[in-house]
Amino acid sequence: MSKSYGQYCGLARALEIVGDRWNLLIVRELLMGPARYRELRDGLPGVATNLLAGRLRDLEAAGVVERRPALDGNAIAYALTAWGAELKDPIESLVRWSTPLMVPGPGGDVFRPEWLGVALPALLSGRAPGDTSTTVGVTVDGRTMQLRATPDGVEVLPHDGGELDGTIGAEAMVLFGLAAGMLDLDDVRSAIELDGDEEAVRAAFRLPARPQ
Amino acid sequence: MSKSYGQYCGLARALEIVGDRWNLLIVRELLMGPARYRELRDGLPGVATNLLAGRLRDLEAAGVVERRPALDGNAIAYALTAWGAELKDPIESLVRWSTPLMVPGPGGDVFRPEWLGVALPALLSGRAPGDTSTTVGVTVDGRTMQLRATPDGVEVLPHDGGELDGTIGAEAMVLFGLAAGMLDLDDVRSAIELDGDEEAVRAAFRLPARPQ
DNA sequence: CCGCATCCTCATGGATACTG
DNA sequence: CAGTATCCATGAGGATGCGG
Repeated sequence: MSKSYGQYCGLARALEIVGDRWNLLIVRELLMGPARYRELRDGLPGVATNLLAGRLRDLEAAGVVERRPALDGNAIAYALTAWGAELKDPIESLVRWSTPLMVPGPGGDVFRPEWLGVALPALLSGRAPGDTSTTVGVTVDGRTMQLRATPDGVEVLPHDGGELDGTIGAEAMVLFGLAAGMLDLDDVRSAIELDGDEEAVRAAFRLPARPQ
Repeated sequence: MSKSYGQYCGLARALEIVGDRWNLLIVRELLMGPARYRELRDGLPGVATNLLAGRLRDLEAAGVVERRPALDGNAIAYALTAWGAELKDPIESLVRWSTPLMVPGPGGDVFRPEWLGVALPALLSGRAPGDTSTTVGVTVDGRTMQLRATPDGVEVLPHDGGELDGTIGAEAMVLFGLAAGMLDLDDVRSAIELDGDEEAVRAAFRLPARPQ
């Protein structure tokens, strides 16, 4: 683990556990269910194997992750402890905060549809109370994933198996923002029409222009 | 800024902006109001001056922080943009998650009463809806800070000025947990009686024992 | 003083090879 | 498959300097 901040502050102590690089992304993967080492590697493109092993050890020592026998045979599966699963809240909160960063689209970044299982509930659970239930379909490479948000919660219907590497457009993310009640239709219409023009998107989301 | 994760995922993109060391702590400081460079240094014990300057530049370029003329003369003040201020949610969420880490007490860590202005609203806003308003007094080194939580929000009455460096005990944090409805009295009573015994605290918070 | 920039040392991250 | 070992690049931490 990296050096302590030396502050008696909840945020600082939380960051000493989950603030290191990759740590929250590991938790994101485990929020979708227990996983083997290899599955984690695949869900975390770019992570060095020694780093992943080290982080899993840190998180286990901190009480966030536990290793237990996998279903099949004597292999090992990693899973969140009860306390670790409570990181769902901070993670969803960060996802909600990040929507302006998603508008420009994926660019060269990889996209995994499973991540929608974390992102979409986060966006739709931010809706104002009293809204009726909503169903949203997300199409990726011709396949559709369905998601239903009711006052009781959000249900994600997993895609129909198989490997699925695709891209999702900025318009889709704007749509999610609208569905979540985070954006106003009038504010955002010009951004959609201009299809990714950074100025318009920035204005719609009331983001200041980036200098340089 | 550190290397991109290269993932089209809200969490990953958020962490590319606020995931670097010190960044969320800088935002924490600015959540209490605009601040000068020197004030930030003082509120972030241990930060290297070149790092702080670099992080402020990163956060400004990302649209989280803006620099503007200070009230007096031609000095510079740092403040959160509207978007940056929305990090209050993720931060409060992390503070709520961190309560088990606060129970063992400050140890050798520094404590600044101003941080309570972020931590206490976070803990008390986690209360179940329908609770009536609550008033909590926090005594630090003989001085008392008052805080009132109503259904409309949480109001913090600042301490009466002057430099104030003190410590706050584990019992106080447990009390906050009770007031926030996050802990059950019966579960936690033994932890208080044993006054910091790690086993009991761990049991009360249902934390797994840390190996090694 | 305040607001940084430079320089240096050492810890951490990243990529690849290797092993039980 | 599930990691460990190794090596290099990068970033953090600390002291100091410098212009306004």
